[in-house]
Amino acid sequence: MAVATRLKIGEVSKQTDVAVGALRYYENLGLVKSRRGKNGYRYYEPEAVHQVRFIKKAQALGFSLEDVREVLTVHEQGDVPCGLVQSLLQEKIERLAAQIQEMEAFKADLEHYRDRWAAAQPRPQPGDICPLIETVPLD
Amino acid sequence: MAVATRLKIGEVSKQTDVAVGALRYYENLGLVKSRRGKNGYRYYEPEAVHQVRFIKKAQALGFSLEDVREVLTVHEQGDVPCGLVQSLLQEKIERLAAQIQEMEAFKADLEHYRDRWAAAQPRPQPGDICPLIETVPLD
DNA sequence: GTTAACTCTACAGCCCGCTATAGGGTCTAA
DNA sequence: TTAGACCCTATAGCGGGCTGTAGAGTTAAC
Repeated sequence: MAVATRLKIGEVSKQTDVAVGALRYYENLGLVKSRRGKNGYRYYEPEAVHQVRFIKKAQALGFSLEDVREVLTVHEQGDVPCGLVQSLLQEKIERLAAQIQEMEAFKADLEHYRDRWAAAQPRPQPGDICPLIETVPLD
Repeated sequence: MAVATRLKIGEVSKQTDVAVGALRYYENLGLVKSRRGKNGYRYYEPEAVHQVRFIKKAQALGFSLEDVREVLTVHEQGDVPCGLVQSLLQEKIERLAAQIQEMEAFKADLEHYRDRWAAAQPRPQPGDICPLIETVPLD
C-alpha cells in the first residue's frame, strides 16, 4: 500500500483537470517527476499538483513547454527563476507586438484588394482564373 | 518525343520558383493536372505555370490549399469563381481582425503581469516556483 | 558509351502539444 | 471470484504545407 500522501496519476489528473496522457507526456519531457511503485504505477508527491498547475499557468502566459522546462530546471538548481521568467515574458510581449503589426499590415493589404475589387472589377485577361487574385504580385 | 510546348516538372519548377516536391504535392491534392508520358513523367501544359502562380498568389492572400481547391473547382466547372474569392477574402479579413483583437487583449494581459511584477514583487509563498507565474488564474 | 542530371513512387519527418489506440497488467469492491 | 476501473508501454495520428530520403528508372549532353 502506498503512503497515504502519494497520489496516483488519475488523482493528479482530477485535481489539476489535466488529462492522464498529458501528465505522462510532461514526465517524458522531464517536467514532472514521480516515483514508481513495484507495480510500475507512478506515485506523485502532493507538490506535483502545484507543479502541474504551475505549468498550466505558464502556458496561459504563452510559455512553451520548453520554456517551462528551462524555468523548472533553474528552480531545481535552487535558484529563483523569476529573472528568467521576466525576460521570457518580455520576449513574448515583443514578439506578440511584432506579430500584431504584421497582421495589421496584412489585413490592410487584404482590405485594399477587397475594396479595389468592389470599386472596379479588373477586366479578365484571357486564361485568367480570377482577376482579383491575378493582380496580386509575387515575391 | 513530347510536344514542344509541354513542360516537364523541373521546367515548371524553375518558371514558378516552386519546388518539384511541392508541385507533386499540389497534384496529389488535385490542384494542378498533368499528363503522363510513357516513361511515367508528368508533362504540363504551359497554362500550368499560370495556374501554379495563381496558387502562390492565393496563398499570399492567406488562402489555404483547400480554399484554392474550391476556387479551382468552380473555375473548372466553367464558372467565374470571383464571388467565392470575395467571400473567402472577407472571411479572412474578419478572422484576422478577431485574431488581432484577441492578441491585443492577450498582450495587455502580459503587460499587466510584467508591470505589476516590476512595481512590487509578490512575496513568495512556501513551495512557490515563481510568484509571478503563481498569481496567474486558471480556467 | 558513359555519366550527370533528371524523373518516378512511397514513405518518413518537421512543428507542437497533445489524444487515441492496442495490448497488456493491477487493484478493489461486491 | 469476477467485473470493472484503473494503470502501464509503445506507437500512431492530428493539422498544413511542405521537405527530405531511399531506391529505382529515364533522358540528355558530351
